[in-house]
Amino acid sequence: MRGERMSLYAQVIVDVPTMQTNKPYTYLVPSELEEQIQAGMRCVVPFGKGSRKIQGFVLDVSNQKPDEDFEIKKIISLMDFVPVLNEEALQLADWMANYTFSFKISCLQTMLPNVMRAGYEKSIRLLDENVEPEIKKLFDQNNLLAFDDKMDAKIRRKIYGLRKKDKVEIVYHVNDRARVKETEFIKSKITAENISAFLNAQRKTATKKKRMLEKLLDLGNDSVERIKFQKQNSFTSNDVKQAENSGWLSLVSKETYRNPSENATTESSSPRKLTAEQNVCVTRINQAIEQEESDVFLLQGVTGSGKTEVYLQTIAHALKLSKKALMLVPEISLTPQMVRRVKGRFGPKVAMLHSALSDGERFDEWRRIERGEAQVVVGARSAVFAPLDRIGIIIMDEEHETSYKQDEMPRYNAREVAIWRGKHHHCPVVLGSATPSLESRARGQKSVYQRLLLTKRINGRPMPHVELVDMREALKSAPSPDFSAELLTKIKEHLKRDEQVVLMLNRRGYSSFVMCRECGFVLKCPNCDISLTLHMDTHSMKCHYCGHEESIPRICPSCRSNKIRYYGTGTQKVEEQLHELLPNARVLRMDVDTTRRKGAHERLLERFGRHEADILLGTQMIAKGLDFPDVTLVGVLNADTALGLPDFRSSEKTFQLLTQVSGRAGRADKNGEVVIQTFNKEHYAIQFACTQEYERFYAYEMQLRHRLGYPPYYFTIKITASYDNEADACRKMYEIRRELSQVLSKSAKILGPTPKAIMRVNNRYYYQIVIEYKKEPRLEEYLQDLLVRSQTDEPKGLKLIIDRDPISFM
DNA sequence: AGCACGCCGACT
DNA sequence: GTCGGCGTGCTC
Repeated sequence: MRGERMSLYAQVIVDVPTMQTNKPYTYLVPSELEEQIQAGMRCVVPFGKGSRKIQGFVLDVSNQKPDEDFEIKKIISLMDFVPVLNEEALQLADWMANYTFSFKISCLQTMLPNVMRAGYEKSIRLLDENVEPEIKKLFDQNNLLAFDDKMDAKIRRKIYGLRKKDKVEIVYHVNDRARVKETEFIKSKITAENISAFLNAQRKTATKKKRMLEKLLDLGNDSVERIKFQKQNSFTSNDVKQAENSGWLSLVSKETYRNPSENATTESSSPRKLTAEQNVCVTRINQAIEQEESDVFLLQGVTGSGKTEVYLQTIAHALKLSKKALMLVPEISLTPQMVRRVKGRFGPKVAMLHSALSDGERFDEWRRIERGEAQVVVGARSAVFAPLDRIGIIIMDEEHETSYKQDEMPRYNAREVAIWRGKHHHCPVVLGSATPSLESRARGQKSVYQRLLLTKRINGRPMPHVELVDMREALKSAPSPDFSAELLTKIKEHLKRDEQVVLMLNRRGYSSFVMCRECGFVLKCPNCDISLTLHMDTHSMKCHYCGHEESIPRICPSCRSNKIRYYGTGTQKVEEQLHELLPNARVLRMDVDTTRRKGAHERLLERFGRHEADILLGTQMIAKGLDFPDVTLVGVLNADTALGLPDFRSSEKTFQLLTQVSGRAGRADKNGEVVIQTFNKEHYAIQFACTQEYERFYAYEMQLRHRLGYPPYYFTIKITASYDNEADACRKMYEIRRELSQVLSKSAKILGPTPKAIMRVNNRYYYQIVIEYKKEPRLEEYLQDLLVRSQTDEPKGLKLIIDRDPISFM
């Protein structure tokens, strides 16, 4: 057949900010792009009546003309030369969108580094210059004006008026912020032959130029970074520019990676000798790597039992089989210590993805991985999407950590994504923890996961001795409201021996709230249903939900009395008490307030590690992953704060936290001691944490969960609706409840609608429903539909959240 | 977001 | 009868 040219059609997921579907749109591939276009590329397409330019992802390319009859528009351009997402990523996005009830477009975006996500820019072009001079002067010489949300409302209204009269048009731009870093290099043109000619042409006093010629001669054939060359020889950039003009050198730009760990010291570390228990684990996992089995292992090992060494040696095994490895750790444990240990073992093969990286650095690490230049990827939650091929093993440390679940769309849990990828790559997934989540432990029970145990600490040290202090008793004779006599004595003892102490407090701020003793008035946030927290460092009252800040009242705003008092406890207040009780002790305070700035967290820990302080006082963040040999005493000031919360996981969280923080005591050659102060001495979570009996806690908690119909016995989905007024939020949820009762079988439970524990946050009102079920074939379809439908109410102020396997019911 | 379609009230 | 209000729905 002659001249029978087949047209190419692309299935594209479009990124329209206000309207999202999981349905791909069909676009015609213009002939000049037919050669280049591939699934996984980003493109710019016209959309809607105004054919404004938006970003899209190409899912598929084929000759198949769609059956239905609609206008088919042409792809405008491709944003990539090679696909940014491979076949695996596209499949994963499919699964994720369905599983997490989110839009495919947000799943695709989530897999890419920030800089590759589309930014839309609007600008206005003046078409008719015959307008008010006041308006005309806003436009630049190209008759363009940037159009963003910062624009003055009055001007905005005028612009809209002009647009109606066709005097201006709105131009859309799809931006790709991904930039490859270019570095300038110097290539010398000076040789032993030509240098004398140049030298002779200079005046006698031109010492700098002569020096330049000599340095350039020294370079020979090597090229050198311009910045380095200038710095080392104290030339200015102008000197180099002049030399270039004289034809002494040429400047070449080369693509380089931003190197975030350039100045990090890494000493190489070699594999450590394994204990018998570790050896069993490593052997089993290595076998699975070799046989390409997608088993999930639950590596349950007490603190200090050497889980990390098991990870490192199994990774090494995967590398030996020329496979790659993915290792996930909670953000908080991505400390320099940890980075050093992994980099020390695998050197330049490692790519790190953590939140301290700038967008550019993250993009560069991503490209290194994508090009196959890194074989080991270590990172927090989103690193689970690292574009690795040939994965031989996936490791998730501290698998019970709730930070693996993203708390915005798409609400994925990195653990589930890791297991999905394990299946896709036919490789084992290792979930490690001292205190596994009940879900994972239960799957281990049913042999869905293979359990691996590390019951002994590596150097044979006993577990730290844990003492419970009943604060109801202790307060009668306590030296201060937050310190029992027992704890204070212990602190003094350990400090006397020049050892370090870690104190954990379950709350931040100075004192949790301010109350009037005369009338009982409590100062509350004007935007949220929560009392304000006192912060002594800034001398203000802050809301921990919306950030509202106001000054500390001297007289009660309600009854005008001056009997206003502080109640509760916070890290700042405890710090002051410590200074009074132990004036000579050096205290480091670590909480959200002192670690807000980038790297502050690491710097504080390093200072403590160098023994620049005796006591580290902090909130929960100090429970994770820090490992200091001189810490021999851990004190928990208030073990119970989480227990009072109306949440089915509060016992589990409390147990995990106490076990973890206890593990911080006495890791090296010194015995550790732990003192836990509590008002609920008899509570099982506290009792079992005290004796470090995970298995007994697990058994007890499972009974409770079974009786109450909670996970892991039931699946749960939480639906939350919020509006700027309570009535609408409430009404929407009753409507959803009505629909749900049509869809669900008798065996499913619908809890609610109820207002959230903190119903109003930032002047939005939240209502929620929790569904508990075993098998509901129609539920998924209903929720997908609800997700799409609810968009129509978004302009009216609705925000709807569907959260599968919610972390909490609060 | 932006445009068309459509159903109700006020109007030349 | 007709013009135009905006509520509703759709965008390959």
